[in-house]
Amino acid sequence: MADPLTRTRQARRDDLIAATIRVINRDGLQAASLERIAAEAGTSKGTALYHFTSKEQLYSSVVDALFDSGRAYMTERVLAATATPRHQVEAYVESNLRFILDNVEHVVATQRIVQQQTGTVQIDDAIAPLRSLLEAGQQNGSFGDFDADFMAHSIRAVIDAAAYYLPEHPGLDGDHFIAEGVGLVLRAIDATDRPEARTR
Amino acid sequence: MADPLTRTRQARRDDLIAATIRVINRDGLQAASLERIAAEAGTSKGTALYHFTSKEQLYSSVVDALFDSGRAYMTERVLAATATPRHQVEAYVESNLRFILDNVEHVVATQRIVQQQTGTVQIDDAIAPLRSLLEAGQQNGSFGDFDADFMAHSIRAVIDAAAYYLPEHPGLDGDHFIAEGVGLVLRAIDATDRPEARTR
Amino acid sequence: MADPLTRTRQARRDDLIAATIRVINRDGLQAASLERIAAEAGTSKGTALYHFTSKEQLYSSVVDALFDSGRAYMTERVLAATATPRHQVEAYVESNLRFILDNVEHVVATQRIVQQQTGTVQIDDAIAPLRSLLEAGQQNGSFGDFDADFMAHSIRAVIDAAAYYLPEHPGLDGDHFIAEGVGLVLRAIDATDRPEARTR
Amino acid sequence: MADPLTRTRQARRDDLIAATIRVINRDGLQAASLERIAAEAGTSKGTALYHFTSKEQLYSSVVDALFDSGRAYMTERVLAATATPRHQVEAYVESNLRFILDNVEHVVATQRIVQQQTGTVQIDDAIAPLRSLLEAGQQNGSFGDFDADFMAHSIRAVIDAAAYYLPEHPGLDGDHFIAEGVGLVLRAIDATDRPEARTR
DNA sequence: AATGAATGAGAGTTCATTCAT
DNA sequence: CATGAATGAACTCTCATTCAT
Repeated sequence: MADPLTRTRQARRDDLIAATIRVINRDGLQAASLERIAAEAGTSKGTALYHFTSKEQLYSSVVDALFDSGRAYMTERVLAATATPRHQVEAYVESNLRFILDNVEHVVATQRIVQQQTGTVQIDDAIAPLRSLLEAGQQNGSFGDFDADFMAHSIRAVIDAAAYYLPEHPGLDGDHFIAEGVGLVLRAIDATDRPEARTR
Repeated sequence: MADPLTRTRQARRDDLIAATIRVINRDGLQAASLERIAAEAGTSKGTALYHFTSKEQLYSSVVDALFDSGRAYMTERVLAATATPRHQVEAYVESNLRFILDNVEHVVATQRIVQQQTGTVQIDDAIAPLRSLLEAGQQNGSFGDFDADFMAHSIRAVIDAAAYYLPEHPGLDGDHFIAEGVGLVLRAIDATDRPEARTR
Repeated sequence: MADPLTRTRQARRDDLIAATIRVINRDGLQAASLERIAAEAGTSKGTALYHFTSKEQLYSSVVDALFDSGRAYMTERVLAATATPRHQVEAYVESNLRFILDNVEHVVATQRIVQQQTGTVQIDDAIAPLRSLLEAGQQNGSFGDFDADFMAHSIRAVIDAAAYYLPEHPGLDGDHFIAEGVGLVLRAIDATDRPEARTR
Repeated sequence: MADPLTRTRQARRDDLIAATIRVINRDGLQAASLERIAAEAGTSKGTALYHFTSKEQLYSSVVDALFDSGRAYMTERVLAATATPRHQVEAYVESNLRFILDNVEHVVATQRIVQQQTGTVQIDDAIAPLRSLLEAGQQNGSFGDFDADFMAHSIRAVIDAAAYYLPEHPGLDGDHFIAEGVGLVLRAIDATDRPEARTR
């Protein structure tokens, strides 16, 4: 009653979302026609549009599904971190990279979809909280004197690039990968001339 | 004979390349049909294909034109730098960012084109030289103990993201922008000789 | 047994017919998809086809429902008229216009449906009785010397056009509207016994 | 130079317009898909859209072509008539019916197209001039005391219905047909009790 | 050297209809 | 009785490409 989506309906939607992710990763965004996606999901174009109204809505669902689970995953971990900006940034980067590690294909598909859209609108939503953390650390004295907005964009660039990095390095150790990303970011933001800022 | 391209021919090609860049930046890659590009160049679809054989070749020309001038610009400056890895990386990042600053639209158009293509083939060409510099610096002892391949990808991600950053920040001071990018990279790679830097 | 249609069944059919009329009037014939009609009736496409087998049959029901009640309404009034052709034509036009006045939406929907169908088959059914009345009046000497078939079509055209006229003139007085229509027709058919009437 | 349309282009456009008219008359509006129209014109869907941008524009061209020539034809004849409202209305109806007689298929196709469109917008354009003539004749005293707006709509209904009447009566004599239509209208509008109004 | 014209493959979308439940 | 789900045929439209001139 509280759930407007039938079990079957939700299942088909999930099938189609998964198929979309698979096709985009395997064949590229350009080759991801509704017909191909539907075939990958073992159904027809008509059925796909019965469940999603439009291709755009299917893509939105792919994106939203990722953002919803990603936000939940990261928020939990960032809030669990000791409430210093440095620990929070560390938790932010680490949880984001681990989430990517666990959802590479979904992340890559989402990035391809979002890139295609002209407006980089929602990216700003991703920038703001990170920039806040950085500014807090600067007022705190634990971070260096960088341009927080530029830094936030750069950190996001490093994290997002990691999704493309993974499929090209199949045997890569996940923890190593995460440690490298976290280390890079922390070195880039840490106050360099105040060693006491670093010891907790 | 040494010049297979008539002057007119080359001029038309340049017109079309410039038009392509303009259309992609203004209307997005998806809207960049041959017809629209040709209209922007003040000519017709037929003529565009007379000069370029295929749309793919037109796009390749856009990409190649950027890579050729970019490579020339950067190589000169990296070679002019003092022959320490650190100075060279600094010159690499600085010259790349300055080149982007001077050619934003061309860079953005190129990135959109390359992103669309499934194979991230030529990216590896851009990674190799940078990774070499980083490895040299590590053997040198002037850089920290990071994964050079991952770092090379991350530095490229930061630089490439800068091209998207610029159009969104119109009043931005170019030298500030470059200094921020260079600073970020140098902090990320420098030997810290302070092992306690990582809290984890 | 004498009543093959359950009361519920008949009620649902009426609901759907009413919904069809509403949708066609509000959104136009082209927008009248089964889905929209079903939604308007508060049910589903599947149910609509359960009650009507095909969309064509639903449309036929809309048309038939109108023709049945219209025929009943008019026949009664024509038969009640004094049995002169002139009084009968007058009763025909008047009752038809009054019926339209009382059932504008249903009439408009029906016309849209019938127009769409290639064959103007049933229109002839509507022409024949009117033509008979006209011919009777001509033999009678009370009508002029016009082409009865053409006149019958023209009178029907005037009456049918009235249905479209009404929605565009919301405040219109019904009796005035009917009087105008009746007057027009009577003047057109009456024996003029003034041969100079035509200047040509 | 003054003509933006090539001879070939105009020829193809005319072919397609003619094909559209033929298909609508033969198979009905619903069956008039772009593919069928193109096939009828001996070309392909792609070519049809190369010349017309959209199906809607093709239809508009069909409609406009008729209105342009019809307006020219009728205006000439109405202006040539003696400048009494009665002669002008007579010329209006006669020229319109003769135009229909000479262009039945084009007229029918146009009516089907216009009917399909929800808004009966341009119909009002057709009503206004006729209503003006009628009002002039009423002030003049040569016409009876009818509702001029309603009468204008009714006359148009009679004329428009004539287009559908013709194909159903193949052997019909044109002049008889026109005389019937003109006679009907004149009887409907003439002042009945002032015989002097009729003699010039 | 240039281009108007033509084309066909493929895209997303709509919709009446079938069917299992 | 009712309907959610599925489907396939048909539709309009876009676009890179070919070709005659």
